[in-house]
Amino acid sequence: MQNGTEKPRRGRPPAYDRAAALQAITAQFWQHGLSATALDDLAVSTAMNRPSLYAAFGDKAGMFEAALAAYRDLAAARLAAALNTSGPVAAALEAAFAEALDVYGAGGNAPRGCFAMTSLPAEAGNDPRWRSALAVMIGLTDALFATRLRAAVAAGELAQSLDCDMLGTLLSSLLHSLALRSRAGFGRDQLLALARAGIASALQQRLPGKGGDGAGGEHHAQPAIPAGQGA
Amino acid sequence: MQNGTEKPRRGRPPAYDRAAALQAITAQFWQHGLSATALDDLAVSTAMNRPSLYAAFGDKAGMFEAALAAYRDLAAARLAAALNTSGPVAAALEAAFAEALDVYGAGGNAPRGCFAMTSLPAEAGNDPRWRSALAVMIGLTDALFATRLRAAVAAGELAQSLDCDMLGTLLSSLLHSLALRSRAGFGRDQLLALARAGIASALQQRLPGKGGDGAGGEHHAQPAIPAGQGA
DNA sequence: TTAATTATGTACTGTTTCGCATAATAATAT
DNA sequence: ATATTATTATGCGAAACAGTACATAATTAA
Repeated sequence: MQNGTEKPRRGRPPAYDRAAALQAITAQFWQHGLSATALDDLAVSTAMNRPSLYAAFGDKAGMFEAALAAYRDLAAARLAAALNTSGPVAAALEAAFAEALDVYGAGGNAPRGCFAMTSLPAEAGNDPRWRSALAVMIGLTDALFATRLRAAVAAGELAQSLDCDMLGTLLSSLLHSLALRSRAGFGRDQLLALARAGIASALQQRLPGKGGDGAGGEHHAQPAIPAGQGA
Repeated sequence: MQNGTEKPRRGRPPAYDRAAALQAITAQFWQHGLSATALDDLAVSTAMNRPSLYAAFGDKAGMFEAALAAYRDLAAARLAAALNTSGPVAAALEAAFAEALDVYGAGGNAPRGCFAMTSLPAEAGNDPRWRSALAVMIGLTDALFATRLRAAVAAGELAQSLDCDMLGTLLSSLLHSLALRSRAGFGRDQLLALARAGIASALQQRLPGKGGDGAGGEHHAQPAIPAGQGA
């Protein structure tokens, strides 16, 4: 089960699957953050014992870093894939946001948000390493959006005068807030609507208005705070 | 020195100033987060001993909550004040973002970001109380921006068909990303340029683009990852 | 002065934390 | 078989942790 292509190594074979272990580790850090996750949590959730964990990933920070790197690569790949679907830019952008919201909203009663944006900011003050990781993560999404916009400009879909870097950063910024809002418990529908509004705004399209209903003084776009039981 | 208007209470007077202590507590939680802040850190930074801390704020969670409440109220007041400066909406919005960036960027070599957006997301998975606090914080800024936009619509500055709630949420979202970017070490100039672009986009104005409009000042929008020593 | 009340200073308790040492186990190589 | 190599199991140990007793100090009330 572990890896069919490898020829058997010398000693006792590992009982764990590294990818699966990393997923379990990621889930723990995602939920509790780096500082609030105990090694016992990791040992239990991976069904590994401590020495195996240390042999596989180094120390606690190493486990976190491995989890973060895997998440970063996967998230970037999924985002890029969604952005590169054929069709108009606006649709591609919407697909990208929808894809992200799928990730952020998983976990049901305990919404996850974005692993990086959830866990890194708090730790950025404890270790410059994590601050740097946060910066890299942000720059990554900025670049992905900008690249897609440049493609749209090249395809003649958008005006050539467009500042793709700035607009990409703007869209990426929206993604950050969607991550935080997911973590806070905001509903997917509401967030997708926000994403659409952001896309429209960035592409200088007219906002779709108030959902077709009476245009008068009434407003149902309440700033609606999600479920959370009050203080 | 403590409070001139109070008539002296019964026992030994406190040696600490509650507001000053709360500021020191806030600084600690802001830098390290809730879980990574030890009670010793709080005792040292406030120059209080543990029993006094517990008498004043309850337990560690109580200290965090008190710090958060004070920050929330102060931040909301400052944001509202900046938004309500006389003048065109765009200027008021820019003033609000600039004000926020002042707060986020303080701390020099160890940029702070937004206390709430930095500390709450990680803890939101540990206690529904903090998740709810995060939602409240987000809803608060959403509402502040929306209110200002509605005032602009009422003043005839903006089209009546505008969805102020949605646009307010959009601008608030930009603020969230600015907070994260500050925490990651992005420079103030870059972030202010991003804020201007977001305002222009939200208000359906043409982005200053790569050459022309003298109104906003020119800038090159590099996606530029900040200083951080690479991984 | 004497009692009552409130805050402070020190030290403690029991738990939790991380990382590692030691020994047992399971595979390959000779 | 026997040795070698790598992983797993158990548990240790020193440090850090949150929260609290207990005695001391400073102030008001009587």
